[in-house]
Amino acid sequence: MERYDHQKIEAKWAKIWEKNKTWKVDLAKAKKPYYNLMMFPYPSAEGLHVGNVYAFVGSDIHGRFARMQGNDVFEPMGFDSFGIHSENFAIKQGTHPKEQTTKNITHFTKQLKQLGSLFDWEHSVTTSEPEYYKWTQWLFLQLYKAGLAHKKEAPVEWCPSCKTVLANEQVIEGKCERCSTEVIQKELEQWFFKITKYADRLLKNLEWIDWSEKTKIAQRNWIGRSEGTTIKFKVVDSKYEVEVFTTRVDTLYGATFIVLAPEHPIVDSLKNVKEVQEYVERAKQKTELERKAEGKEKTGIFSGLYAINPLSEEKIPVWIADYALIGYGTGALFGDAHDERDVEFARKYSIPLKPTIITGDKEKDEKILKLKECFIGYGTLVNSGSFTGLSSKEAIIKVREWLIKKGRGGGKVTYHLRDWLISRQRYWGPPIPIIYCVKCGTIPVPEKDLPVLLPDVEDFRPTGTGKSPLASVTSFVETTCPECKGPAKRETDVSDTFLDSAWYFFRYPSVEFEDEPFDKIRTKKWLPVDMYIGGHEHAVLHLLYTRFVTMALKDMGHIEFEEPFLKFRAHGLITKEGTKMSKSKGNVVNPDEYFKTHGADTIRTYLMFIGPLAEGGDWSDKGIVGISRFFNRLWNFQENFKAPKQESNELEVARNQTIKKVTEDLEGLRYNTAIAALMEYSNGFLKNPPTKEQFNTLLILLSPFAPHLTEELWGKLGNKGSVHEQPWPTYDAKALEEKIVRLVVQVNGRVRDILEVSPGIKEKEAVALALKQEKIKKWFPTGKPKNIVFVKGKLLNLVSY
RNA sequence: GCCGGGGUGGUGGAAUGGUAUACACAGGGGACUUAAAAUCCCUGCUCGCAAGGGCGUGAGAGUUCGAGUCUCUCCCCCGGCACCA
Repeated sequence: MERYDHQKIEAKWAKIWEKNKTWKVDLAKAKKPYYNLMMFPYPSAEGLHVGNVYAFVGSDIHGRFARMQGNDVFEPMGFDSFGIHSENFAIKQGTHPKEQTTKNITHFTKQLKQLGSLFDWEHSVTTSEPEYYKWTQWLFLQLYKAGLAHKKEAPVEWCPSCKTVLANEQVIEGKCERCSTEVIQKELEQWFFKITKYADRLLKNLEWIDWSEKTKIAQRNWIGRSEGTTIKFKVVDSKYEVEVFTTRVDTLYGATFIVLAPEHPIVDSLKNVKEVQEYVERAKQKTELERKAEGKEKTGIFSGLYAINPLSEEKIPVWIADYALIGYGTGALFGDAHDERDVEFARKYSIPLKPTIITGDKEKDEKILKLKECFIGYGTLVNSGSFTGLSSKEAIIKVREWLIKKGRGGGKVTYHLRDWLISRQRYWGPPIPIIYCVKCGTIPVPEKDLPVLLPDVEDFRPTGTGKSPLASVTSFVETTCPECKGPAKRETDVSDTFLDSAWYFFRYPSVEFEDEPFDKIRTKKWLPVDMYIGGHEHAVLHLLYTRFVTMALKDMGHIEFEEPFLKFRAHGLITKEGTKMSKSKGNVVNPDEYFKTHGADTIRTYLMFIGPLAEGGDWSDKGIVGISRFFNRLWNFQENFKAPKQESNELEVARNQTIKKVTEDLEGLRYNTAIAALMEYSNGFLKNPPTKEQFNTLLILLSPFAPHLTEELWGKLGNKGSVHEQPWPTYDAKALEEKIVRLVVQVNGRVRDILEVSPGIKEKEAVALALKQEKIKKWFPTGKPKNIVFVKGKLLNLVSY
């Protein structure tokens, strides 16, 4: 008897599949295109992480399932090789990123091929290759031409360690997404994409795209739409007006002060006031975390200005404080007694407060009016002139109407979402294709001149001067103006990695087209993506950017759809002993070892068995042996296989039930229970030897999980062709019905007996039969239950009260 | 603070309002074996020789013939966002 030698079998099939290009899809001729996408990895030097394996296998199983259901599945893989992550590693190692990346990709590719996935290696992309980033630059130019890319000076987040600016989405709790260093605010001129222009559409489409609910919620919160009112306050003895934003205009009558963000334009006119200047400088230099740490202790300074409350006509002071944020609303707010932050600020600087909202609860209202309690809910207006007596909700409408009529304000919608800052003062990225000419100004690089090649330089380290290392490469910087042919300089920043990954799936099906980023016909056939599986950590990064880019491409007429992924499912996290794997904790599971000791099929199946794909789970070295045993058992079954003289009906029912269960579970990505069902079915082989057909069903259903093993066993059982070319089995609804069922008999809701009966047994018969049983009879001295609940073929509950 | 997701054996986890703990892992017991490995069988706790009871899904209440599942109150854990006016 031969033993199950996973190394031999997996190597054998990997070779055959690669040679025959088994997973190649004819992208031009495919009849039922199905684009199965997974988030491509950045090729780290450590190689494939078990988290990558989890995601890719989860996605591959879906692809294989779709393939067996008759789809032409396109499942590409590539490398997100540009960016700070790759570059930082190269800096640490002292190698050039280009060299390091090439090395890493070679290693990754080798590992990925071991997984036994459907990857079409002829349609791969590497974002750091000029053939790819040429089109990333092209994309920048399209956005520029559409007026969606612009350079502006703005307060931005700066990572002192990565020495570059960051997008808002890349600042996590005041720290750099990549290196966890506290970011600081700087005022710099940078390139932005106007993603905010799409805020409403990004929000609206969430209603219909089929995505994991939690990812949609995260995007909704991030976009953070809020409707409110703007109010223009006249500044006393000045030509200025201050426009403030509020969602609670019902409290306007009680506005007793105004707060401006330190970056507010009016503050600039006060620069001659020494104290103001000092405060503003100090505020700007604080890191975000410092601002937050001080959050409990608000700071501010009186500007010396007064404004007129248009409703109460009172003269109120204008303050400057960093709890007002320049990027939100109008960068200015009014303070009143119904906002905890305002109350705190007013108390600290002894600014008077006037409560204007009460609840109707006498005791509570007394506290509110005496400023012993800060009420922030909706209520009824008091001390509000002609608006007194209105409810908050009515007042919000009425006061706004009044302001509009008087020309003192209007409705406004504001968002938490900010424009996408895409400049990076780094080396390892696509140079932003812009030229600055003294005479002609800002000129985009003509498309025919793309790519703007990233020059090879020796010192690629970030400078920290606010300029990219490219700025010191004279041969790169000095150029001629495409318009006037006079001397000009290139933009020296590179673009954000997230721009590379915002469109990679457009390129996959069109890699052979050298003159365009994505072929029209190809794209129409394959996009949008049918299923996208990836990490939820990209909810407000990649997954938001890519939706914006797709919408913009549609508006520019390049494509006909505006949502890139019809279906997106977030997978969970694989932990070790309950904690996130990380190098510093030394608890990283290296898949290489397990490829050797257990094989790809076992790793694949084990990872999927740990828990539902959406939830992830905990890796355990002990747990994996369960799958090894399962596969050994199957192998030995085959070795000893002998068709029985008579087919077992019990096993045939189980076969149909298993097909149903596994099919439904695969549709819902509940791989863990699908595997359990397959184990259960195969355990039945011990009791009832399977026919070849029954064994084959198991192999077909298991093949997405264990492609090598099932292929081998398929052949060994004497079947022709490949298990992977078999159609997905269907079940016979009639065959699901068992001839004898176990009827649970309860007394007062507690199980007292189980009867084996025919599934069609009638209530009357069942009751009679049950009452004959000693176990049941003794509960009914009178012989008659007071109430009977009967669930056909399943349960009988006899009630004695 | 706000928004999500959870809390079930020693562990990972199963359960359209209908046998709680499927499927595995570990531990314990048994079978096979000269022995070990491998394999197969039993194994929630508790009372009982057994038959048969009782207790068990974070806590408490409720609805129901019947609740892990539905409703309310509370506690705890994980993830995200957060001075957003």
